[in-house]
Amino acid sequence: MNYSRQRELILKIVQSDMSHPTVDAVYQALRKEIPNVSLATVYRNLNLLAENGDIRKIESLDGTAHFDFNTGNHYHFICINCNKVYDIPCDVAPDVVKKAEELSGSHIISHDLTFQGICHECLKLKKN
Amino acid sequence: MNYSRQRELILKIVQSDMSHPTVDAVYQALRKEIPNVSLATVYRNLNLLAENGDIRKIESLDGTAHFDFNTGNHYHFICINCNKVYDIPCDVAPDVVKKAEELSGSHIISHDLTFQGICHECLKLKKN
DNA sequence: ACCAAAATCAATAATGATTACTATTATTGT
DNA sequence: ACAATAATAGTAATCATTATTGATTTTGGT
Repeated sequence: MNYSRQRELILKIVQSDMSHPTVDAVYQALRKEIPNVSLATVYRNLNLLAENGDIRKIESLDGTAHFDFNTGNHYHFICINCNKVYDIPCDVAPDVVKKAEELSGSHIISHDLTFQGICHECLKLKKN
Repeated sequence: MNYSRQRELILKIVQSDMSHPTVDAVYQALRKEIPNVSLATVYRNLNLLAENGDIRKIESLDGTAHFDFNTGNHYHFICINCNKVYDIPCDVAPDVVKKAEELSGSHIISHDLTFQGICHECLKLKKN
């Protein structure tokens, strides 16, 4: 992995962006370095990097994918007002996989916990 | 709400289907009663019924929406082998909203917890 | 019962995100 | 350096969903 200039840059862009960027945000950032890069390249490499475990893919409710350099176990909060994505630590739901496996009899490979609501920034603005 | 034949049938179809049907599955079922029904009608009414709280919309990872007649608080497990959707009771993650609100300072309106893995049916088949 | 206003419909076009395809270019092992 | 392999740019195609439009149905008031 990671032997093309495009792929290396895409990984670096995601890893230096705390804002859980969308495909298009990565594309716009990459175009500053490689102006004629193809959008298909961005899609292909983001998905490859996610499959490879270098980054994580987040599916949000509006039907667009976001990408997260933090591959550790944690959850997300998406503000329905400003669309920003925040991290939520995994200890809000301790032992959730073990409990779900016991109840369902299944083998759980992954899970996603996503909250929607109004973030504290937007709450402040609404009070004014 | 619910004064058109189409809308009533759509609600009935979802309410009598335990399998968390997709838009297309509802469309196919509805066509048996109203052969010339429009797909747009199914989309519009499923979304209206979900907004109204009569049914619940589930966004799955493959980019298609599923609909659930059970509007009570519960979670979902999706088998990556057979794509079936199973229910998981909400007590796998007690107080998760309260904890997440405290940690994030936000106002949480909704949350989704979805597990992916191999269901117990497919596990049985693989052992043979 | 009648009629105007509002809601809903069918049919289809448009949209937006994503994936597939193809010919070309870059990278790798020998 | 050279052949084999992989990745790319550019573009077309796909798929789920939403918007549009003009016709039809339902509703609420008289």
